[in-house]
Amino acid sequence: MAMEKVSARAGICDGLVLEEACHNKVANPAPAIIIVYHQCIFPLHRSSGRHAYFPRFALQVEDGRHKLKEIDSSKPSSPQQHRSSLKADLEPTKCEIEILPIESNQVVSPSKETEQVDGLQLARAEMGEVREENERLKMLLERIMTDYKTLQMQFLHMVKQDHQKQQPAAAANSPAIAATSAQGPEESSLVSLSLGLDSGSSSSGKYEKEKENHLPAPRNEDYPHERLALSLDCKFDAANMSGISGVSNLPSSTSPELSSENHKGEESGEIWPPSKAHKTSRSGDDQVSQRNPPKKTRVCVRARCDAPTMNDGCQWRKYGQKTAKGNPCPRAYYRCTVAASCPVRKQVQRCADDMSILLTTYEGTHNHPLPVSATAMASTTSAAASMLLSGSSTSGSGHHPPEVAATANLQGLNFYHPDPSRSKQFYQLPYSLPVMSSPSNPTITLDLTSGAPVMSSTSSYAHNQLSSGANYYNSMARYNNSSTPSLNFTTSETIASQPTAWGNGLPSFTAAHHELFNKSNPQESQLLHHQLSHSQKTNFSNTNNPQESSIAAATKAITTDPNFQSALVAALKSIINGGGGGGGSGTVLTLGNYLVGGAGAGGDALEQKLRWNEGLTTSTGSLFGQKMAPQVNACGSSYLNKSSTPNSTSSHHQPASLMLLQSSNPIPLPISFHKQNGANAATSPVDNGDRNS
DNA sequence: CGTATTTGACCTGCGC
DNA sequence: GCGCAGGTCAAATACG
Repeated sequence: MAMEKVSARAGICDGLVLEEACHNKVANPAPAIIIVYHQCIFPLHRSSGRHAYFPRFALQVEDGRHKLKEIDSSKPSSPQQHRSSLKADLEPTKCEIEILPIESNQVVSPSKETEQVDGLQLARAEMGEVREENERLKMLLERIMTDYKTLQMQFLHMVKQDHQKQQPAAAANSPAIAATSAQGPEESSLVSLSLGLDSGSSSSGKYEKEKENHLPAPRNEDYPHERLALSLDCKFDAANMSGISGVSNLPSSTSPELSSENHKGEESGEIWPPSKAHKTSRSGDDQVSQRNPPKKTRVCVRARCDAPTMNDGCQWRKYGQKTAKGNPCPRAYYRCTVAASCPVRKQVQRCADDMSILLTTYEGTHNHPLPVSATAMASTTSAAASMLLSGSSTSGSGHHPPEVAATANLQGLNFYHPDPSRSKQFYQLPYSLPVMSSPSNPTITLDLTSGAPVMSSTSSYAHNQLSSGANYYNSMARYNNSSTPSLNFTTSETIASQPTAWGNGLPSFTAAHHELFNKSNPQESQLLHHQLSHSQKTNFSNTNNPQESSIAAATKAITTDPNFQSALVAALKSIINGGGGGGGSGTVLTLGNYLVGGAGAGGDALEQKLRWNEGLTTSTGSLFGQKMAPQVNACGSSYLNKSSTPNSTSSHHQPASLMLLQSSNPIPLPISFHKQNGANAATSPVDNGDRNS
């Protein structure tokens, strides 16, 4: 006699299980006896941990008919014993199905036994009801999704109309873009630049999340105006937005450790594990993972700052200070206090080589809405960390020619990695970096000091390669000032009271734009590529720059660089938020001919502004927020003044560079992005003047 | 008095 | 196993 066992781990041994098993056998003409056992812990066996089985009933199936046979379950026995007894009671069968024990905690109480015997018929009806309910829910879900997408479209349309109203004159000043955009709705692009924390990793899901963030939402008490997502996305046809993939290749706009932390920590409510947690977790085999948590990616920001800390807009509480080896300056430990459960911490330490340089290492990802003023650094570090991860996963780039290596510089944020194991990655600089980092934690350094006077050097990358004796800082400065396009962060306090411009960066941005488009829609990408190529030619010819070929090569390198978006995201967001060191901003963002902002999808959305009228939140009650903010501003100005001039003077010879001028005006000003006609349309007196000359 | 910072002690990981 | 260094805690202290 063949014995067929059916694992019915599905649980309760009710009519559903029986029916399913029965139907399975009905399909099979062979008769069967279905024996159902309920598992429970028999007292005699409890000490040994063995289970006893109480057979509940048997179901005989033959010729499509089945009948239940109750079994005396008063005497526990093994399944084999009951099977043998059943064989004696039942008609000989050709096949048996044994539904094996269910979970002990699912043992049906004796009061339900009778009900279960009769439940076979009830279960059929219930199953039918469940199926109907399931269908209803599916229909409801589809309806909700449809409505949701409709609302998304309506919202985009409203945004578009609003921007068109705000920028009619500006749109008229952009005939080139008008012609470009008028070619069809497909070419009309929307770069949704949303700031903050939340950014999904999946494409469509991410987009939906962002749209949710755009929609009115209950305001955060602490930051009532801020409900921002940290992402850079590019949309095309609003009607098809549901199918648009998120552009950013960031694994998440949050720090990469979010990938691990969020899944392993934040999802489960786990935050930065305190030592107490370690204490309590030392016993127990299931805590091994906690004792060996995944290495957290860190982002170290180098910036010139005289204040004890950089004003990155967030609220921090100092919880420790330690003098680290090799650096006489103590290292201060801060944790984010915006939210009690926020796992983000940072370390602040002066650079041993240059006391004016502040090394701020961020670790973790905020799990709360960020102040607008804090999104700059958060997004920057997130992008850098994402770059670190993406670079980690981008292998095979070990033998970059110089122009490709320069592409890293194109990304402008001077990402580099101190880990020797990553020495072949494109963002790696051939210098040992005196960054403070634990060797166990991958750390990417974001150098914001490259605008120093040494920037006046015009040495090329190759020259940099030969400058082995240069210190790290100067090397970075020259590196950033190579003849290749660069994305420079510069800020000038001299233009603090005016909306400053971000200009002359068409090729860089178009490359970025191209990259974005490539990620979204190949067809549109082709069209845009053609347009951008034309625009680039126009700009190059206007500027008569002899480095056109190299720039074009660099641009090409950018478009093939999957990590460029990360840098671009960081750059844009840092600019938008007025800079962590500046405290406030009135920034006009101009990216060549193209708008960056909440543009609509229509072809007439030529020049639009995305405004955040909220005042920048001032850090309060924090170490640097309350006490050090003035110093930070002073610090920022000193640093930024140093950096702005050389950058501005050098960049105007580099039509491919993406010039960033940032106001450090502490007075909150609306942040506007607007499209301007041509790379020379920058409104910055400094920038404009240089290029006009 | 509440909150933030300081600072010594403690814990943990890592290298030898 | 031991020592070192990094990191964190928490009581003490400072500050508004």
